[in-house]
Amino acid sequence: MAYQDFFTGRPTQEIAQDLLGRPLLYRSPAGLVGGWIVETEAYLGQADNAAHAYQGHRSAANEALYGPPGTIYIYERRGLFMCDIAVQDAEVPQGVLLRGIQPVWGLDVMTKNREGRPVGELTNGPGKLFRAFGVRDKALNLHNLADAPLTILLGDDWQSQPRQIGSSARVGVRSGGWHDRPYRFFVAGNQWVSKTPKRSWTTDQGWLKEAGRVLPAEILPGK
DNA sequence: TTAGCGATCAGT
DNA sequence: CTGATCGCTAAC
Repeated sequence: MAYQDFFTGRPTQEIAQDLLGRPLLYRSPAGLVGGWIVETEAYLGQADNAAHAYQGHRSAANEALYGPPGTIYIYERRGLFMCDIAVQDAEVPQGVLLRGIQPVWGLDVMTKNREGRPVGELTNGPGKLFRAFGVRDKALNLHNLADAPLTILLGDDWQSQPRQIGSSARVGVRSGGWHDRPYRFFVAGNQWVSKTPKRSWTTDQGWLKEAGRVLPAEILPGK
C-alpha cells in the first residue's frame, strides 16, 4: 500500500492504532536498527490543545506537520529528539507520535547508542527510542517515509498482531480541554510500552501473532 | 514516586 | 528574561 493512502482517508486515531505491530526501521550509519511499534499517540491539529499545530500554529520548527502524508516531523524536547509522522493531506497538520517499539533488529547498535542499558530500557519512550536509533539532530525532518532511511513497513505480512489494543490519555499532556482524551494507543501487556508496571507484562508481549523477523533485502530502507 | 536536568520557543 | 513543554534519570 502506498504511504499517501495509508496515512489519509480515515481518522488519525485509527491510523495510530493501525501502526501498532508494524516494523519501524532505520538504516543508521552504524547499521540497521528497528522493531515493532508498540505505542503511539494521535494529535489532531488545530482543534487539539495538546498538538504543536494548535490553533493553526505554524513555524519553521513544526512545518513538517503541514507536509504530505508520511512526512517525518522531528522535534527536540529537553535535548532529546522525538518523531511524529504527519498524517492526512498536506496542509492538514495532524500527526502520530511514535512512542515505543519492541526492539527486534540491530540490538547491538541500539544497546551501544543507549550506553549499555538493558534491552527493556532501550526503546520504551519517544526520546529513548530515537536515542537508541542514534538520532541526535533533525536531519530526518521534512523527509518522507516513502524515500527516507527511516521507514515503516506497511505490508500486512510484516505486521505483528496485537492481542488487545489499550488506550489512555496522552503522556505529558496535563492541561487543556483535550488532556483527558484517550488518544494514546498501545499493545496491552508489552513491556516496551512506556510507564507500564512489571506486573502487567505478559509472556507473549501482547502479541496474538508475531510477524517474521527475517527482512528481504529488497524491502530494506534506502533501496 | 518525585525532583533535577535541559534545549528550545512563545510570550511578557 | 520567564515559563512551559508530546522526557529521562537517579535518587529517595
